[in-house]
Amino acid sequence: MTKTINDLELKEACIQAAREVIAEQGVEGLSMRDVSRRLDISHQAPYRHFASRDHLLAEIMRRCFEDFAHFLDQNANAHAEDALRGMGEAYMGYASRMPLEYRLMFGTPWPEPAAHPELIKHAVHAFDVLRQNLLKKNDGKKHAKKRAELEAMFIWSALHGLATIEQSNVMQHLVLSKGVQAQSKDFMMLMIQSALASGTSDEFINHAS
Amino acid sequence: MTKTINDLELKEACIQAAREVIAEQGVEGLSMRDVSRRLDISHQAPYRHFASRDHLLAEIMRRCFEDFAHFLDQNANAHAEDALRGMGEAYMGYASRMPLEYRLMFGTPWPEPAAHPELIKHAVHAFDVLRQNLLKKNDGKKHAKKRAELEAMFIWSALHGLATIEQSNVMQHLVLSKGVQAQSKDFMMLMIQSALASGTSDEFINHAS
DNA sequence: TTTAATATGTAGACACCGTCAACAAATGAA
DNA sequence: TTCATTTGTTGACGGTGTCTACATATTAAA
Repeated sequence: MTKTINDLELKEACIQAAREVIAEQGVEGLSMRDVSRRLDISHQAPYRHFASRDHLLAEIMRRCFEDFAHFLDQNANAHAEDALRGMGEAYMGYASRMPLEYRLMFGTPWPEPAAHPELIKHAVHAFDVLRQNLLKKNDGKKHAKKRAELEAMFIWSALHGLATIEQSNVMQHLVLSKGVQAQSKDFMMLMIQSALASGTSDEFINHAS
Repeated sequence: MTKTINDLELKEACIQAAREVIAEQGVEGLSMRDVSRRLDISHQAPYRHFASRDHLLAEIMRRCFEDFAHFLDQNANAHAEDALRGMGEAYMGYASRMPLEYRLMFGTPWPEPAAHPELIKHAVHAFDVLRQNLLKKNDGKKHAKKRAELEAMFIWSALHGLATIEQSNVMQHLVLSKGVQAQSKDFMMLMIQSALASGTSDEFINHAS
């Protein structure tokens, strides 16, 4: 029994050490040997628990997506009166408070999807939180499913785009007017809401089908 | 004189070879030694023209931004009747036709900005094409500059977000309704236009100042 | 034109990296 | 107790970026 416990301990320790490395040096700086060194084990020990560096990375990404989806779920339900707004705030909040995790999930070239089905599953779940919310909002309307998905893609694109741009520090170099950087999130949220409230979705759906 | 020409030739050859590597194996696969091997020169020769791998990468990125800004300029002016729509199409078109270049510009961790001012300059210029266009559109209105910048950030976020998502191949795993993937770009463009046409910008600007 | 300096390319070394293979020790089942 | 499986160690191989030392070629000065 102690065996199993130790297994888990070392495996967990590897993951934790790897996350520390990522936090300190970014994903690119993550090396198996560095992980081993931190845990004072041989450079091959982690390979007993992870087939390759990619597998270790995939496991960490999987957990990030798990946390992320859970976080979105909670916050969407918390602001029940305006779930969508709540989710938008939650999304951007997560991205800015956990920049390394966000970058890991969405800014890192994914490992071979086929080899890491669990990663995909959790990533899709994060999107589904948004999709389900919009589906509920469009309940009863014609082509509600397709409509919800188009709207979800739009919202996700805008949120994800701004989140990535903010993290890349490009805005610093843009010499924007005072307040633009701070207000761009709120402004974008309003623009999204006004686009959703307009009849554009109806028109598009009717025209497309 | 032949010396200078040869210099340029080797420097250019390095850049071209590096772009080939990137095209074949992605940015991560770029190695100085690979470049040298392709040109049949010693593994140290490129270092006479680029201080480091990062400097070579920065030069390539700089050129991509240069091309990109030029491309946006042209296409925005081509569709003079609706410059914004033209730019949106151009932006997404570039991203989907030149995925590696796009990923290089916006998906690669930038090298130390201070060490590569030229990179920043050209990156900012790409944003300015959008900013200037919106400034023209808002000519005469109150707080036209700030307004244009907020709108530019919103549009850029949405375009950039969708472009990145499309390139990441995540959508494949989302199991979307038929047509959603193909139509999400057009749908987004309409949503943006409707958001711009609504009075949201005015309200926000008046309220914020 | 000869000479000195500078620019450019080469060769070797170093410290990293991921990971394969061979081995040792520990654990569990028979 | 024996034997197989799991887990960890050690060493090696080929790859990387880049520092140093050296050789050569080109240019400028004398």
